[in-house]
Amino acid sequence: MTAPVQRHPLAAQGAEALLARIRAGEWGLGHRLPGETTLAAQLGVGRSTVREAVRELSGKGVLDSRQGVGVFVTALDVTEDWDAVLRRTSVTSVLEARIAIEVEAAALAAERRTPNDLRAVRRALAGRAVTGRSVEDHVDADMAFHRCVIVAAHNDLLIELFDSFVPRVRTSMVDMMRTRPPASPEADHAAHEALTEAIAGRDPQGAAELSRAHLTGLKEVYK
Amino acid sequence: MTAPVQRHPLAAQGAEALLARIRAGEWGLGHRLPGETTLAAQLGVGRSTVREAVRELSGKGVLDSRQGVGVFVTALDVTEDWDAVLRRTSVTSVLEARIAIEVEAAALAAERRTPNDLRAVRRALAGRAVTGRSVEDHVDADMAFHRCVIVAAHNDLLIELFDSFVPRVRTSMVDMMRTRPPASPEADHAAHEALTEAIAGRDPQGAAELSRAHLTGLKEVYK
DNA sequence: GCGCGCTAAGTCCTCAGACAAGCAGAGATG
DNA sequence: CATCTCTGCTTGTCTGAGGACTTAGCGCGC
Repeated sequence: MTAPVQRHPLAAQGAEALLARIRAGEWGLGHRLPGETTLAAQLGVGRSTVREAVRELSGKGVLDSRQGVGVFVTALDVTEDWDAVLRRTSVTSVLEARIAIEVEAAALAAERRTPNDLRAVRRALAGRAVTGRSVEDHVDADMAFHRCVIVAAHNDLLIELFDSFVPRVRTSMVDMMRTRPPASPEADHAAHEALTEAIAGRDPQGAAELSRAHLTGLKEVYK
Repeated sequence: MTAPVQRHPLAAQGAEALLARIRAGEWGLGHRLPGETTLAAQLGVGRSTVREAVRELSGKGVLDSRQGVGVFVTALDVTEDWDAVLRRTSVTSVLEARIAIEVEAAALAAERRTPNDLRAVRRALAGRAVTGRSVEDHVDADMAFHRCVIVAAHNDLLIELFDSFVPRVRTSMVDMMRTRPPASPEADHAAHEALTEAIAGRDPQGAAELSRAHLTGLKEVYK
């Protein structure tokens, strides 16, 4: 384990320490942790810091604190969060997953889109056409467009899958746009426009092919 | 809004309030939240309470605070509990998501499978051919087969996506097999055999089509 | 003009202390 | 035995004080 580039605040370190001790079996499922003051002394930090550490694990669903009683272990393990998975997967893996979801969603969107959906997609398309902005803003606008397409597919599970990992690769995509921007912004936008029109024209196969072509192109850049 | 049975501490209420405002779009992805003192005044609580609320959302992966800079939104939405999502989505939605993931994975598997992968797939195929077992065992064997195909695609993210929701619909699939069993078990098994052979023969397009045909057939049953 | 270091302001981070609120068990009381 | 009260321990909240870090702006020398 290499030293992290980013120095963790004491509260985050405390959360990691507590999680490690829980994983090691020091406190089993449903067991009570020592009091905040005790933990503070053990960890060598102030009580407020301990409280923040507990609160962080509470947000992860590992701990639950009840006033007047104590802090209890509610889960032995954190469901491996997406950040950890994404940190060790490659950009191409992410793009392949996007292909899987977005190509199917594009076809479904072409079949099921309502006039309202179409309006939203077109608005997002116009949003990502704006030039002269920061790279971050452009990436956000692009992701908003792709999300609109998936929303138009009317399948909650696909939306959930998209939301569960794509927003987390935002920084990677920003880097990607910064280091290897599209050869031709005009062609890039034309591809999105064509996808929009395929959805507007209720052409599932065309929408799927256009979506696949676009994402495969992105993937090629990284080969 | 009914009063919750459990009274929430102010910090938890604050976290909910912040999350609601994020969901409402008050602060977009990557945007900065107001300072602690400002938020404390807005929410009518002390600074430490705000800090705990932020820390809780930080544990959930929604916020990220950087010393000397501010608190930033890192995700627009908490990935809702899969159980909750799946409880209100239809079987067809699940099958559509499976189509998205498995069709793409089948094609990739045909390209990338190693001899070891192929052995695993064939073993799983033999496993699901066994007759005269309980419905549960058959469903488990079937899911194991489909998972082997995805493993052969060599993309951790796709495996993670599959694992994150497909095992949770096990009971639904058991019900499905019980109430509407496949018209012809032989044809069902032949379809899986054909998929295996397409992967063995390194035929991405064929594997994709066979996978799609199989899952679409399942979806039709529920129309 | 250009690059450099320095300063200042704003932000989060940590601590200590104080008091309030809630819970559980020991002991008193009937 | 049933019930009440009191006491000690726990978490919940607030305040004030520094400390550490980042960014932006300024002046200076080149």
